[in-house]
Amino acid sequence: MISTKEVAEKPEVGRAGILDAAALLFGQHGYGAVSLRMIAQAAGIKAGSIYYHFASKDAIIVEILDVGIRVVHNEARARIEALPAGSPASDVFRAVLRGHLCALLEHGDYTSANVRIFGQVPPAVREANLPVRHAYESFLDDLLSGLQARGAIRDDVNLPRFRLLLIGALNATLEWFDPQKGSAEELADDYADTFMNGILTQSGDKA
Amino acid sequence: MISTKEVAEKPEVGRAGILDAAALLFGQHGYGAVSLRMIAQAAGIKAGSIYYHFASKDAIIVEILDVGIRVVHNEARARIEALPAGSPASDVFRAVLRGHLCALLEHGDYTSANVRIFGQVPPAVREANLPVRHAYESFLDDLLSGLQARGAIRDDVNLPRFRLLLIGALNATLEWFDPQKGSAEELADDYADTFMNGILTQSGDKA
DNA sequence: ATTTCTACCTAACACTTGTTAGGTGAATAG
DNA sequence: CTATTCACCTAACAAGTGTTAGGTAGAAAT
Repeated sequence: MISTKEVAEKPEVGRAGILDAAALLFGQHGYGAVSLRMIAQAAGIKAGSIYYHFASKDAIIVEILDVGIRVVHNEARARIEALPAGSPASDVFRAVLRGHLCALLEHGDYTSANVRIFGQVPPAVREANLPVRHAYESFLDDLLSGLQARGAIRDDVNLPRFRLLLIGALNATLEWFDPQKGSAEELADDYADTFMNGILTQSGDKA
Repeated sequence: MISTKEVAEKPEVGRAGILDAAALLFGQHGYGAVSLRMIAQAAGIKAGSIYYHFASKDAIIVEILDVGIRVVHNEARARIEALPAGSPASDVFRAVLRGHLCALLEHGDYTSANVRIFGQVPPAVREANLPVRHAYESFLDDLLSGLQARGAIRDDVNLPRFRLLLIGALNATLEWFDPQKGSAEELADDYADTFMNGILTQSGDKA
């Protein structure tokens, strides 16, 4: 009686539903262990129907891997841009870590999947993900070398290597992070302090 | 003519050969993507023969996961014990990182496998690995709190959390490490410096 | 009113999966 | 010389794999 388009008559799973279900499963069990029938059941449809939206199983992960990177990239960039102009270097650094960790740990099925399965995916799929991946890496490299040029980061810090160290440490958190023991933002700030100041006492070390 | 035991008549693959092949494959492709037939072929035998040495596929990974941890644990402990008594805290810290990274990156099929597949293995298998895992974690915790008690590590450093940060960063190296671009020991020293001194210039930060 | 399009379904295909039962040749033990 | 043990093999099992062809109910377009 209302209109030609009744509300929620059929949920209509669609591309998005399939991707959501697949991202969650891939992140939990790994690439090879997840079948199309598992994805279909989680999404509420049948296996064959997936081929209406995707050409193959690989086409699904390609897309998941891409949005996984983009989610962190966007969040990190948003936090940097929200900063007052001329903010101190420590605030800039903290903002990236917050962006990366919040995206990863709080609404990150796609990013979790990326971190966990990138290493086990067929080479062709991995290569398809490289452009988006390099874009985020460049973003971080530019930001870090900006800080170094400002004189905030020591000149003897090998930036490309530090970026790898940083991303590795951040991504590893999803293996143990528990939101009930503290927020992602608090964790980010703690990590930022450790990276910026180190763990040694000022004096260096004693015998 | 020589003896009843000719040399290398039949190579005799055995348990060790199966485990070696499986560790390599699991590390490369993930848990669910590796079949018993792949393992058998890599080891030079047929799939059914695996069941002479192992009760199931899960029994294989349980063993791989365990030795994966033990290899790093042993190497790290060996490096610490080789240190002169009363060595400075920075030397102790460097020694652990060297042990962990060398074991992981240079002869680490088992450790690589552990790092890559621990998160995707059936719960029962994961639980079987926990004791060995906790033993290594305790080893690191004891070592770090020893350094903190000595006054070398600042009191405001949250040690359990730092240990997670440390292991995460170290394990992540196997995703990009290339021995042709520098040794594992050099990498370990670089990481140790970063962790101990931080990345900021002494003064703190400028506006 | 008929056609077209959408978003699914069913049923099957050739193949791979972990696993098991039973067999084989060579080495060793009695 | 026989018996046993070792370390493997073959062949098969039911179940699950990615993928495809063809069908269907309902909405939208003509």
